[in-house]
Amino acid sequence: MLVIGVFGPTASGKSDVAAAVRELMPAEVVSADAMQVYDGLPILTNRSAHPERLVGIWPLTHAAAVGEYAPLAQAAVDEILGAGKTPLVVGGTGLYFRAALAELELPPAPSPGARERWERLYEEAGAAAAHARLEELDPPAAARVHPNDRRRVVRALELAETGSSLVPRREGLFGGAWRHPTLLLGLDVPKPELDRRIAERTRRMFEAGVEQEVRHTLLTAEPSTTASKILGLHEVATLPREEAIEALIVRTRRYAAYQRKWLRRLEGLVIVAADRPPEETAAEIVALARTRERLPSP
RNA sequence: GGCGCCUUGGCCGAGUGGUUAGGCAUGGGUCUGCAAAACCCAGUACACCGGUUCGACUCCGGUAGGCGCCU
Repeated sequence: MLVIGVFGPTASGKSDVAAAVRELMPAEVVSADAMQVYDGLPILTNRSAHPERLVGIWPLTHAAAVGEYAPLAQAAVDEILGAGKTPLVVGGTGLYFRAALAELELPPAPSPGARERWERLYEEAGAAAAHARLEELDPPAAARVHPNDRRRVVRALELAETGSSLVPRREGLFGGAWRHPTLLLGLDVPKPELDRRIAERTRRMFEAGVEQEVRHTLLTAEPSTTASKILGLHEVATLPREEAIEALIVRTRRYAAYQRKWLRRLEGLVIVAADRPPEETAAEIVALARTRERLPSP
């Protein structure tokens, strides 16, 4: 049984295509999106109207991380396969997407207090000193992390301290073995069209009432550091409407550009045109899947 | 019509007679528990025309556009 992965930038129409695929074959959708895991902001995070797994599973107060997402996503995929259906892993977060489909062998979470401790060192002693400390503890990790990259220096220190390392035992962030036979697809929409869709979708968000949604949500929950990264959360809450729209459009475009990098980097990805009705794209995907299933597995 | 002020790279925004401010956006790159994140690299602008000067984006004069006040 095949797993289908559909990757694409925001507004490339992933959700609609996935929904259309479900009309054509027994399948279930597993979301690979680092922000849709949060509950409480369906409009802002662009939640699909169709059922998808791993959407809205955590409160905004929760600090999400791939390490926590990965086993859940993999379990969902296995369960769908077990039920004799096709798992459709759909998403725009490259790292989550990979984690759902492949065994990344993610290193352990930081031990309690470790992050704060190293953060403090970085803060007080400075980037160079923190990096020098890493150089002592884990030279290979130090070699691959820039001193200014605070996140990774801290993370590398956490790991080095416990005898682990930031350097993966096996490379394979962008490609490598899948957990199951997988058909990997990338939805491609020409940039001008994508920009148009982003602008349109952003306007629609405001018509749908994002402002109220955000205001209400912030009243009831203090977003975790991860959740507070949700695009537009800050802008919608603090800027006047027109400025917020403008800012959100710009940020979303930038995000889409970043996703396009993943689209280019993911190995084994088959590019499928998505600047057409979702049903057509879905039909092509299903056809590809049927062809692939007839081929002997490698 | 008169007087005064302003004009910096896609946008915002410092500044100096001779050293690339910076931020955002843009383009390229990195990436293994914060990834809608974080980090790295790139682009030499001073409205236009003349003058002063060894040298002007910076000083002087004029032109154009903008803002304000006055008749």
